Amino acid sequence: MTEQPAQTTTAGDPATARGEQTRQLIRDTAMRLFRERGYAQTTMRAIAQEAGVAVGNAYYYFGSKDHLIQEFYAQSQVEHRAAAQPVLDREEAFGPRLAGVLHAGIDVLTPSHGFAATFFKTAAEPTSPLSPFSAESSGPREAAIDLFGEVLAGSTATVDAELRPQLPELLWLAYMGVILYWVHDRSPGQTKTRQLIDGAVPLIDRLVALSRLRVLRPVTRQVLDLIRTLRH
Amino acid sequence: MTEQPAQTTTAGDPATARGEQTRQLIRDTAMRLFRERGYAQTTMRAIAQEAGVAVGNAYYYFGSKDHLIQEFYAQSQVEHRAAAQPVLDREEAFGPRLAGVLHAGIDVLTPSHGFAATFFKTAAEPTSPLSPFSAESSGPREAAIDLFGEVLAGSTATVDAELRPQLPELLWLAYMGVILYWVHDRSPGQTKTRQLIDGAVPLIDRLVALSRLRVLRPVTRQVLDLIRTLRH
DNA sequence: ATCGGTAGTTGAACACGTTCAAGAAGGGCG
DNA sequence: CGCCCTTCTTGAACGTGTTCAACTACCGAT
Repeated sequence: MTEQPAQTTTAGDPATARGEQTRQLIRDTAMRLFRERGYAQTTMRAIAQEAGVAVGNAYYYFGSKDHLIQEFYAQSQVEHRAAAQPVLDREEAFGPRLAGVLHAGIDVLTPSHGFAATFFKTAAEPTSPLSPFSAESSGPREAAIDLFGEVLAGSTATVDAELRPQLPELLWLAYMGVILYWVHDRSPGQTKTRQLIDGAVPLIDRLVALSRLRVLRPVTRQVLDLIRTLRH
Repeated sequence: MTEQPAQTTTAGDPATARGEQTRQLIRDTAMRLFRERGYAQTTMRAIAQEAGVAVGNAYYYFGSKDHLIQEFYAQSQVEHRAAAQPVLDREEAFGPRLAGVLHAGIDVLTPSHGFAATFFKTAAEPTSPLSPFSAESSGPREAAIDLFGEVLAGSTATVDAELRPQLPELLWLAYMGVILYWVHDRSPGQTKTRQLIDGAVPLIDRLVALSRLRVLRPVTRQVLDLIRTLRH
């Protein structure tokens, strides 16, 4: 949560442009206010004032208020990856690995449930750069898909050869579904989302195992063909 | 598309309050401008001006710009129901009935794809009254679920006794998934969405049929239990 | 040291959704 | 006819996200 350079761990990074400091200041201030007041209640003027810069300056670094959310995405993704590491180290079976990684994702998001819910709507807009399917989000998205690739690769599970290459993206899609449910989840502590994970993972596990059965091959093939058709 | 009283077909309806005429004028003007210019590009001032009323007057009838969308929902639902009728009359098998009704839904929405996509984001916000899961949307939602109930009831399909009561809502949920895909579908004429329907319906059909098999009973039960848990 | 150009910064101004105090219109009742 | 109360209507005003022309700070080249 505290600032922590992601890539180069050298103290000063002279490679970056002058305004990098200002950029981070604005970003951190915005994140803090979002958490404190919620997204809609945080005005660009308030962010600028708290950060001690002019309104226009925030727009120099972030094209819009929505673009500040993308920072939140990227940050969450990094935290998710870190929180998933112990699970990937510890678990070997596919089911527990998947469940652990999904729970880790919700763990990371939980402190932000209040305000995350209000802006996830922007992510749902297809034309928005914030959509998890958009080109602008391809970085975090691919990182997330890779994470589910690790869930699979490190596991002892035996998967249908045709399904295997598609599975990481499908698992990511399932994770998006979990998040969609989580956003709407008003149960205290979002316990229902936890139940969803614990209930759905065994089903997915069983489904993946069944995909290898000779009798179900046609169905597996049919599903995969459909998915390939629908992807562009 | 042209104005057409839905319920009472008597000429004058004196039962309604004085401003009903104004309400419809504003509503129709808004729908027209939404289609012509898109949602974001249509300002409340423009709606008011085109309708020949003051801005505040629009807010007397519709709590917000978003609330005008709900009118669009309701209208679309009615049109969907009407478009589905021939299918329900014609088809007897479950698969064709379901496919026909899903296609009918997309048929109705297709002319609005351009602007519908831009406002479906509002529907994704959990706190919004526009969410298909919200209390305010319960009317159209239940009407839609009923429609899928008819798909099932009128069909020759034999369904697992435990699954049957849950199935209409599950089919509606699948329909929401189709719409979510449709919103993001940028293929010309949204042909991919048509492929999704044609590809997914046989799978659903087969899945429903399989649910009766003794071997799969535990899985069916497991899925239904999970769903019951997650519903509130 | 001076110049020139890029990067960074400013805040007033704009258009929008929304609110609200004020008023107009209508109709029932004496 | 005059009164009152509800329903309806108005448009100026507010706060918001966003833009942009002007300005400043910095740095390499002359």
